Amino acid sequence: MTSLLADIAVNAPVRNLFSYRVPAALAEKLRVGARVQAPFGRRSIVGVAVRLYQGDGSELKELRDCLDEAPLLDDQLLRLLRWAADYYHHPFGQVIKNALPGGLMRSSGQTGIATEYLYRRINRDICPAGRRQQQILSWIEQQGGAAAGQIRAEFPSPTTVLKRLVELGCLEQSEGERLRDPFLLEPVPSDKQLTLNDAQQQALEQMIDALSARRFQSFLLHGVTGSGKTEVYLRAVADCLQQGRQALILVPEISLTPQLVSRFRARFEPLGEQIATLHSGLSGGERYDAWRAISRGQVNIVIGARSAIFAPLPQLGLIIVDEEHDGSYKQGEGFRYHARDLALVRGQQQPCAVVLGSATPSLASSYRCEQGSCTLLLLPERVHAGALPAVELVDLRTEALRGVLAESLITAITTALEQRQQVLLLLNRRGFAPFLLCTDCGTSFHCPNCEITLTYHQRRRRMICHYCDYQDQVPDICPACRGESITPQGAGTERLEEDLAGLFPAARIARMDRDTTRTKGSHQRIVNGMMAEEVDILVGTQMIAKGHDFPNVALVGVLGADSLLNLPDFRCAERSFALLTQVAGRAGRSLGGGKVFIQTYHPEHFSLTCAATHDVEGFYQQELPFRRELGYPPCGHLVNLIFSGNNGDQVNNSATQLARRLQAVAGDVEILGPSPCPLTRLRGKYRYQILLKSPSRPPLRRLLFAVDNAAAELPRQVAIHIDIDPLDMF
DNA sequence: AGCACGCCGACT
DNA sequence: GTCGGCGTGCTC
Repeated sequence: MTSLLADIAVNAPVRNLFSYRVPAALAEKLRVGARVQAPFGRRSIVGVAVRLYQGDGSELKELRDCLDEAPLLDDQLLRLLRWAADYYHHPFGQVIKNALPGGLMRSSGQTGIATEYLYRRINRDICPAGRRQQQILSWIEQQGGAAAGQIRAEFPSPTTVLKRLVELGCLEQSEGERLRDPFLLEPVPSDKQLTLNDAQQQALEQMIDALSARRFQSFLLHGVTGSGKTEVYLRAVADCLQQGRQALILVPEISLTPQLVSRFRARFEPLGEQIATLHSGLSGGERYDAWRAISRGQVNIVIGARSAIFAPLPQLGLIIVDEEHDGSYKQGEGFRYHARDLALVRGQQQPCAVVLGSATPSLASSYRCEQGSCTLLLLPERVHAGALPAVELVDLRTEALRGVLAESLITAITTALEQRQQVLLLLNRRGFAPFLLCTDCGTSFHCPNCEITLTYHQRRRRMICHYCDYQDQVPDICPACRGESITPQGAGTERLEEDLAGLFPAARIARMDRDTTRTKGSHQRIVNGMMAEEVDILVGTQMIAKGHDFPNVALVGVLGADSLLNLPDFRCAERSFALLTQVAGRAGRSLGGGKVFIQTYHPEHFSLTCAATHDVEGFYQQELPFRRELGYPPCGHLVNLIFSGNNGDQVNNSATQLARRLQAVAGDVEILGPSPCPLTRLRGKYRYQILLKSPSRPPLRRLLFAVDNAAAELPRQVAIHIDIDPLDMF
């Protein structure tokens, strides 16, 4: 006896598919790519149908329901997800869950309408005692009521305080649909059509060639900052749309690159094109709306962050990955995929053109060009002919520091301010000071969950862990020696801001880091302040190096460049070089002749000297032999196995045992470790890692199945995470 | 992941 | 004697 059967990728961390009988009532409706509700053990879970076929299903259970009239995932997308599940060795159902807008794989089966609590001030005569309660309450009152999400954006973890305020009777709590506030209500910016220079024109022609042939081809668009990459993107997208096909643009983080979104809106909205954005700032409902609009074919341009690589565009013709070197394209937890790498795969499968753009291409992409699998397109000049800035490496071994600033940098800032030019200072460490120390007895303060010191935040009068967000009051007297000499050590952006205020009392100083850009629109406010020249000095973390273009910045200073070089990671030179080159490119964009000062104890290090001379090619030539010699990417391939658990010895023993088992079947694969992770203890868990290294991928892949087998015999309290092509080893 | 089953310590 | 700890196994 034969009946209709379905293979289901279920939302559970299991590697295999599960087969079910399709009841007659669903046979008409059910399609591959649709979600289903299925009995699973004693419970009922959501899954996606990935195969329908005839067979004998007498021993199988029946599907309970089909949740979608039209499939959520088309065949093309399922194929990509299948490939990704395979490559990243991650359960198919979990991969699908990552691709779909949030909530769609939850067992409750509800679709995208998300609700949250809304709060409103009532009973004005009741006044709470706590300072934090008062703060939050008066803020809510000022806003005329607020949603939980908005409050959370303003104050860290306010849930308990809110609960207390409701209990006291001065806040009213209600539940409502989460506010949808798409940026599409904002006015369309005006477009400026720019003429292309020769290099831009040539790059565009090669892209158009691939577009019209409708073949897969990947390009690395390597253009210095200000060389007009965006205009090339715009033209290529226009060509793609003209063919009746669609374009997908990936950016590291949308909230940091509103200028790119504006340019696209300015160019294409007047032509009647709808643009959708996909990013983490979207509420569940907004994301669901966008997703459905895209899959119905109503949207021809999608701009989004990492997960937008899974946007369900049915007629995809072009994928652009802007700032392709950016590490945020790699997801660091759970399903650890790399969106740029998947873009290349999706392009190949489609087939369609893929453009990777950067001023500082990743070694991986440069290497692909060298190997001939990617076409290099060079934009060597700045569009407005502004010369690249002169970079000076300030040797801290010979030059004195005043606070955190070298004398020569202070002089340069003074000059810039006198000439009414703006200054940008990069210090890649937020807070006031990286740790507090009792200078009487040497006690310092550590996070109870992580192996790291607590960062002192003066503004908030707290010590905070930058990894798990643990917070504590700063003690007045040392808990060990009862002394009163607890002093901040080292400097973060907060302290730099304060020092500058002392050195340049007349200057208007702003700070941009995670602490000052917590709330919606605050990042944009700081950017606007810079644009309007209401700010003389902008202090910030690497955030200031990304995306925006400040035309009146004449001087850039980099402090603490060495901390980037000293990370325990083979890619730290590449990352330093990219960051320094990016931030250096911020100087003198319209004026020409900007200056950059980089303070360092290693002025001879090639990632600094190459950044100083804007020598991307030179950096590549020096870094590659080192990677080749050690078999590191892009010359070899890595897999990181991360073991974690509450009991350090148990984690260590498990890792050791597994390493021994792997050793027996390693073949060509080098097995390094186990060793403690650079952050041995993180969020209360002890962590060890085993690094697998191999000149080719197939033996690595084979070894993963041995990992599965061996892992089944480890204690359950030890979790194993597999990171394919790890970007950083934290 | 859940949710069962199963086997050992402290309670009415 | 049982209530409940969490270690182990399975889900079509």
